[in-house]
Amino acid sequence: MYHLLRDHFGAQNWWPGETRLEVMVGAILTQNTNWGNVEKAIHNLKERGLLAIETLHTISPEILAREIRPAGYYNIKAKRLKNFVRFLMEHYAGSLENLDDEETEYLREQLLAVNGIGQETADSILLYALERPLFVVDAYTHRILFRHGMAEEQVDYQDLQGMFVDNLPAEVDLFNEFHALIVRTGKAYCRTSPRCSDCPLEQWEQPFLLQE
DNA sequence: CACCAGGCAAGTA
DNA sequence: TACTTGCATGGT
Repeated sequence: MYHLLRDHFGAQNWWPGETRLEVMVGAILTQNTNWGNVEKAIHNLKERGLLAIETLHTISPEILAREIRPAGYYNIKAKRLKNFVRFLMEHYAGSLENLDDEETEYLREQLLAVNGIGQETADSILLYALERPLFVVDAYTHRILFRHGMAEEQVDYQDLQGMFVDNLPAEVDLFNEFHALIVRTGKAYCRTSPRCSDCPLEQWEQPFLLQE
């Protein structure tokens, strides 16, 4: 699947972020939101000089909400960003170097304990900001695997993630690019119709299929 | 006009 | 556990 998508779409070169903090902030802001809108919000934060852990920790949620307005859900996301940076301040002295010292499994649990960070956001932070070999599952992953007969509709996050991490080498670059390619594929195919005739995955000789 | 976008948590039964 | 709802802007 990876090579078919890679050959069809080319390298996606994610994540579009200049710093680890920017990637982490983007992971929260992009929850159920178009990435273009997130870029506008991050641009505002940079322009105002707010894209720093201590600053985000200090400013009021109202000010923060105003700046991230284009990303949508701005009140709840302002709280989520502040929950996250408070977590960094209280547990890691506001240092991403300290955060990066933790074991991946423990770190994932810690991130999930932050209100506003769910499994996809935690894994996005771990893979794209901290370069841990975890596969990020999203709505496209579910839809594409379901539509191509590889997963039950009611499959949960962990089972979907296991299909990737249990069957592929634990390489950061591979998981990075594969998730990006799945997002790219989901935007183009498997949207309204059950299957798409010109989807690159139609040519894939599937190693297994679920029963009808 | 309707629908979608790189989710998550809180409420209900 | 399983299901529903609120959150909100901006592009197509």
